[in-house]
Amino acid sequence: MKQEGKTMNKKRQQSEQTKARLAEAARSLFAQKGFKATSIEDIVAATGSSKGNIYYHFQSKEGLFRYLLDEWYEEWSEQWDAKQGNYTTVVDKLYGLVERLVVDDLNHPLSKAMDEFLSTELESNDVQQVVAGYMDEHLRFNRELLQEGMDKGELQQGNAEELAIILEATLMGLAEMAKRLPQADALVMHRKAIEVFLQGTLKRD
Amino acid sequence: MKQEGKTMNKKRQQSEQTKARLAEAARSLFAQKGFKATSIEDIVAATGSSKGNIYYHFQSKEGLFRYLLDEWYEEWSEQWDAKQGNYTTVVDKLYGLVERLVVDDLNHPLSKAMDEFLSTELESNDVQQVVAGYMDEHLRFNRELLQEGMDKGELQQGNAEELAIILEATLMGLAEMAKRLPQADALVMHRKAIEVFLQGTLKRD
DNA sequence: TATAATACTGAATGAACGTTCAGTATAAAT
DNA sequence: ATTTATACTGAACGTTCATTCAGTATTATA
Repeated sequence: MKQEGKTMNKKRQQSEQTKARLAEAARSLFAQKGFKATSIEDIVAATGSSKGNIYYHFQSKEGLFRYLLDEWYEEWSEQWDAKQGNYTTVVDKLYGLVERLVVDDLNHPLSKAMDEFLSTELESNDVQQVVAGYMDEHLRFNRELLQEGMDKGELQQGNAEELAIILEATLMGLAEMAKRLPQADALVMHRKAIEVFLQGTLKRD
Repeated sequence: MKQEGKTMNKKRQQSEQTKARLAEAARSLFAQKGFKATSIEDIVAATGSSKGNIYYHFQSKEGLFRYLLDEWYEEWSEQWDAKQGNYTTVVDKLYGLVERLVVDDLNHPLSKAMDEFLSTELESNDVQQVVAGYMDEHLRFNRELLQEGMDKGELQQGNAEELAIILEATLMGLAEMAKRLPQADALVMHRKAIEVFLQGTLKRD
């Protein structure tokens, strides 16, 4: 038998369904229990599949988790691109950004599991590079946005790179804080933070 | 034999020395390898003591780590109180605060291990409460500082509570970022962040 | 010196868990 | 109908690791 690329329909279809079913159960479990606390056995119990089958579809527990993160990122990018056109001024974009962060990211089921995964499971892995990649993208986005604001005359001229870092830090920290605050306040705090970022707190005379 | 409170000198002294030796080795190992990656066996190997002895002096691995965190906190408080008198204006205090954060906390050996510990080992524990306690203290400190600034007329009147959260978030996020940035820039970025917190970024006319 | 409390030892326990692999079932190709 | 690639099973493996405990050593008390 030769490899036929895409056909052999029925089997491949079932296989993909199975993979999706495994991924879905895993996502749910990782979201509930976290990465480490979710065992392969848990996924077996939730799906009725077998251990071996999980390792057939994914290379390892980490591979499975990475697969879920990739799925998330794709979905995230789509949503981002969709909302891009709605804002004109940089100030609007900043407020739009934090809204998106609170609504989409903060409540995402994998959010906590990812934090845990990154803070424990990275040693010899390339995960650190992945994080750095995400962060670079964020910083690049922030920098371009702030530069746009400076060019348009909305913002003061300044070091866009440094400000991008400060903005990213504020948003990261805020996301962390928001986990421990009453849910309803998260968006308010994020908006307020943008306000401070724009206006400052110093008294003017 | 009855309990004699504090006497029975020689034995108690040796015991406390042993405990300190165990704690010191553990601190070093946790700092190097992290919480999970440091095994009791590692501490045994580093001290020449026995497993049982560690459990004699500390209740558990977690108990040992908590002991180290408590030590850290005491030392931290002392240093804080010592530096308090040097600043007069709130602006100075804010810059003094970030300096202290970068110099003392950011490079503290247990800093990473604590992050890891908090993000994984908290489930049925009271650790979450401990964190909340630390954070409450930070927020209270920030709030009082900002309120002082408002009262003195240095800062705009506003919601000190919200601003305290935003300041804390910024500093938390910045600490996180600083781990991935060239070391030398950490302090610069922190100072710049305070500048933005005070001045904002918006163009004025 | 006898006794009792404290300090310490380290082999044994036991549970958790990711991963492997020899083998079976199913569907596709010849 | 036969062969072959793909999909799946689950018992077994191997390792790691925190924790326990029965026993020994050391020092303080009576």
